[in-house]
Amino acid sequence: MHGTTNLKQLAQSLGLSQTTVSRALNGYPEVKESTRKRVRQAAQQLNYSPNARARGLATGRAMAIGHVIPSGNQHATANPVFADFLAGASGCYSQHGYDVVLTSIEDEDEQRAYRQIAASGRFDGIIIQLPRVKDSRIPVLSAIGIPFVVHGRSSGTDLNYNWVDVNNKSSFKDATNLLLDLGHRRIALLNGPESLDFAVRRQAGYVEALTERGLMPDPALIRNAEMTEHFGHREGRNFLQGANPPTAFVVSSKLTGMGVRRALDERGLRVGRDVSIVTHDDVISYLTAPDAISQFTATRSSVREAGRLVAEMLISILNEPTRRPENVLLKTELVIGQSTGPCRQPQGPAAD
Amino acid sequence: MHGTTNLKQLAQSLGLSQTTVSRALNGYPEVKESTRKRVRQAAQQLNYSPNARARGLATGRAMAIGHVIPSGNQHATANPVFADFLAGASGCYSQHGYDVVLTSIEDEDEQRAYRQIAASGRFDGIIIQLPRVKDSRIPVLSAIGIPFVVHGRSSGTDLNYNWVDVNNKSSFKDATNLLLDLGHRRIALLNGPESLDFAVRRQAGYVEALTERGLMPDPALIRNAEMTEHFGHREGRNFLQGANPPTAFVVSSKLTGMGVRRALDERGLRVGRDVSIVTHDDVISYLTAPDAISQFTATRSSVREAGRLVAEMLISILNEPTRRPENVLLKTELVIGQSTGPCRQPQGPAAD
DNA sequence: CGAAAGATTCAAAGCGCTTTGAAAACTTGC
DNA sequence: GCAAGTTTTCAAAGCGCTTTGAATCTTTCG
Repeated sequence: MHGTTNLKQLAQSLGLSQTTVSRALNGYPEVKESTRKRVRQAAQQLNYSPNARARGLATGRAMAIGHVIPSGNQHATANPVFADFLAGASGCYSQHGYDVVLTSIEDEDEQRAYRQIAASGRFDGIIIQLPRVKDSRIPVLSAIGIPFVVHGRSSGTDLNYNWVDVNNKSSFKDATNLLLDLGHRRIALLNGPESLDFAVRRQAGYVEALTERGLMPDPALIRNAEMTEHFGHREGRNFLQGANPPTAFVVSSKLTGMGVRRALDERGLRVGRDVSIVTHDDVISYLTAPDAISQFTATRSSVREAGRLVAEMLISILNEPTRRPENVLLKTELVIGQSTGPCRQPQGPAAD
Repeated sequence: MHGTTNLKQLAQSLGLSQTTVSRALNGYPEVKESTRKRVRQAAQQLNYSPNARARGLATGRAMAIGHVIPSGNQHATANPVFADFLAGASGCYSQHGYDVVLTSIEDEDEQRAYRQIAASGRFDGIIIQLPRVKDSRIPVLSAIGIPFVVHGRSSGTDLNYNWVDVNNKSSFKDATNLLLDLGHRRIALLNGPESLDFAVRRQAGYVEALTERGLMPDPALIRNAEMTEHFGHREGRNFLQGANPPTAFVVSSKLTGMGVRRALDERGLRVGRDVSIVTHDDVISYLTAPDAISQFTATRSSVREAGRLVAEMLISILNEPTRRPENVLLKTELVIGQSTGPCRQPQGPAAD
């Protein structure tokens, strides 16, 4: 039924032992060149290709990387940022012959679930995304001893682990400072879910910029939620309808920024003139155009690139398990686009 | 080093045979209930969990589904539509204990690559996305005999295969008719890459609506490209800057529709009043709000739901390999939103 | 030419699990 | 009390590959 040839059959048909055939195909030196050629040819002819499971069992390597999604966070898969990250990572994986496995785990007994994953031997290493503050996964995985790399960092752990992150705090400080320099004083922050570490760092940067100028951050100007377009639209509208609306927004994702823009459009306000927006731009391929002048003023850092780096880091760990944990901090670039301009509103009494 | 307990050790520690322990854990009836309990407890205690590779080798099932991405189409991974589709599918997979494996293949020798995948035994079945017209993968996979389900259809094949698709043609016909009913005559079509089957069908629907009213479709009004925001913005601008611009757009993706909207905003045109837009809406979770009135008039169909259906179909095939190929045609819903309105431009001389 | 060295090849064990066919341990029924 | 039947357990084979340690075949050289 299955036209699948296995090693035994291939060896038999060649009149050689499995050992020799296996070695011939895997490039071992102790096999005569002429034999190797003959074996290769026969393999081609008989459409032989090795069974990955059996090989994995024998070698102890799965040639697969796990991207583990906590089941409570299933929707994260749908995040376009996730998609771009994955695109970056999988390019690197496939170059090295690794597959990417998406698997979701029940978060009831996280520790147990991760142990299970490790024992199952399905993955050689795993990637952790969207770390929370004091993320429990980091100590758990460290204890288990399975190689892992975190996209982002987790504050409040003094463990030394592998991560690739962006300078969230300083880039949001820069963004806020830019707006302050333009004369804005009431600046709203539309941020990701507050349990996530990056959101905490971003808020810290925003707060620091304000306080350094002697301004009290107003909690009423801060919103946290999943960074959808809807979130930007809804909160943008809420803010603009309210009394004493902000004159500028710092926004954690481009999609959310687009929502804010839509809310402005609906009220006939012009972005960059009436209200300013600075957004974080992950350079999502379906979202960020290669335009000369960018639509949004933004702190820019390619999440696809981050994916590539994470993947590379993991693979080099797999190849050299004794190396010490490595950290990469990517710097965002502050790109001036069309969404920022000087504050035109009269300054509130609280300012300066 | 690895705290990994295996079956042998577990059996030994219990003073039982591997057979019994294996059966106890896998719920076979021929094991005494008291024994089963004892085994379960010990397994828990020793943190035993079976090695997936070994089990796969023994059972012949990988408990994994492959989503194969042709390397020439790597960027498809980054498509938010892909992400949502995957989110829908993986929910179903994880319920049934399957993993999702993303793997990319060189498209030089497609046939060979797919045979290899089949032989490798890494997947129990695979999912095909973004089929082209007369897509070669369909006959190849049919010949190999590995279970697969296509998201979409491929025109020009009379093979009978499993697919889940949306009624692209009729829904784009409806969309176009809606605009025609509103008095629009110059209607642009911003469509996906023309090699893709769904784009062909959508164009067919658009053309059919026009010709049924005696209108000649104008090739100059049709554009094909990757459905990014940028594409919508660029072409929207180009059209509006040109002579005799269209008064309405039919657009293949919401993101592209948002690009068109931006182009209109820049020219001070109001969507729905000055220019109408009907878009296809895949109900991407990060993009489509649960608003009462939708931003765009759209042909709506949840791609996440499609993902779920594809996954379910594949799994039921795996459980019952002899069943005949199944087809599911999802119907889009035409949702009237804020982006359409009567044509206000003077009718061109060619009209009516 | 024959021993030593080097180049090739091989048989068999092992990776950790499932599953077959047989054995052991209990129950019945007469 | 024992044959027949039922329940429970087991030893061993096998999934398809890699890898170890030994065997065979060639070559080299005194």
